[in-house]
Amino acid sequence: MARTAGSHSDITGPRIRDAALSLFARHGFAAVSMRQIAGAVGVQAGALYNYTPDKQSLLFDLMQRHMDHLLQAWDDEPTPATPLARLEHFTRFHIRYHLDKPDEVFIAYMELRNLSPENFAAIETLRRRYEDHLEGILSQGVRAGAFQLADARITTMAVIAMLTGVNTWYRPGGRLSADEVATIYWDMVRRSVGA
Amino acid sequence: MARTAGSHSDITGPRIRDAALSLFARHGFAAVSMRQIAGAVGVQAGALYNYTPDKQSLLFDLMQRHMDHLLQAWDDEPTPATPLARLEHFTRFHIRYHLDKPDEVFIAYMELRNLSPENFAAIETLRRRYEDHLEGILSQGVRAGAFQLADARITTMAVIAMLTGVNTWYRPGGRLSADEVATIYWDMVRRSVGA
DNA sequence: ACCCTATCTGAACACATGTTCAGATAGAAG
DNA sequence: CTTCTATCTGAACATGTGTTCAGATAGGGT
Repeated sequence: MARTAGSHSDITGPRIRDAALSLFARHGFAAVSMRQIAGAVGVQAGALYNYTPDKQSLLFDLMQRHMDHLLQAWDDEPTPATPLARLEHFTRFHIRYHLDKPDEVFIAYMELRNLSPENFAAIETLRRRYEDHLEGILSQGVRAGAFQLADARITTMAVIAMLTGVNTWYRPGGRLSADEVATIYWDMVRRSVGA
Repeated sequence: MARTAGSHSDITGPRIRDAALSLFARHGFAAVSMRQIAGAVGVQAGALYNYTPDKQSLLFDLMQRHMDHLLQAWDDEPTPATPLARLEHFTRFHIRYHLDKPDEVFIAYMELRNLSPENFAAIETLRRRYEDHLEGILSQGVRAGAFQLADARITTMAVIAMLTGVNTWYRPGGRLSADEVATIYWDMVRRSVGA
């Protein structure tokens, strides 16, 4: 073992992100040292600086990749015809995607305060863009008479909080499958928007 | 100023907790040093150890006080007659209480991973006790035929996540008052449990 | 007026932190 | 086989960390 030098840029880069992701998720950004990340990759701490200018940029990179990937994944989804079908599609997509990437989701919600103001603003913009997809579905549904709700923006925040909350308790191999959970949540979402 | 010694145990203690609470909420437990907390109180770092055996116990103390106070506050609330009225009461209580203590709530949700296993288990027990109050209301309502829902436990988690989510976006002085927000959320909760 | 003791200071301890960089090294290119 | 350069090591830097403790100090009790 102990590959000590050579060209591994395209291998070490992802491995650093993977290690940082899992360590940040488990212990928190501030509680994880660059030496711990390096140790998980099997490299010295100095080597990390071939891949990130500093620790904060590493965190930002992880968050930005997550948000970009999430937005891209949603863009790649089909668009059902009716507001009701669109809302169901969003609900199931959100739960499936978030259960698939618990570490990314955890970090993106918990480590915002460790971002510099500019980096924070950038992530918030992406998050807002994602929320707006749901708000758009709700607004369309209200105009079409399919939904009855007091405030599209507040309903958006409430629904997303409810759906993302699945990550706090769901564990694979538990009493219910991810699909069964999604069906139960869809039932609640559907009723809460007055459909 | 610069009181340098003397008997201030009953004044310094709360001031340390207040400073720690606000600093932990703003920057995170791991990112805040004992010297920062001491500085906010106007005291040297060593003096903190007259009030806590170590940093971790300080965090645990804050969390435990929060959960104890929350459970006590709910116990002090009246118990309406019907399941529907009880659920509305819980919804409004939860939002009001959580909007009143944003720092405590934030820490209790975000800093769990910085607790030792025993301390974590203790807080989780208290949290579960609080959740069980809501689950009890839902189960009673189902038995009484007032609610229609697939799974009382999952509905409990969904409702609590939705309600607690208010803290992520609500700011005093915004578009809506806390009472108006609570009314909108109560509408969603009521419909999502099939009442 | 005096002492007593709870409270706080200030310095020290051993170790961890993020980051830098000269020099070693290994794989690719010729 | 030689050269080149991207990649990594290992040590160093300045600063910060939680925690301890002998000694100073101030307010309360007598």
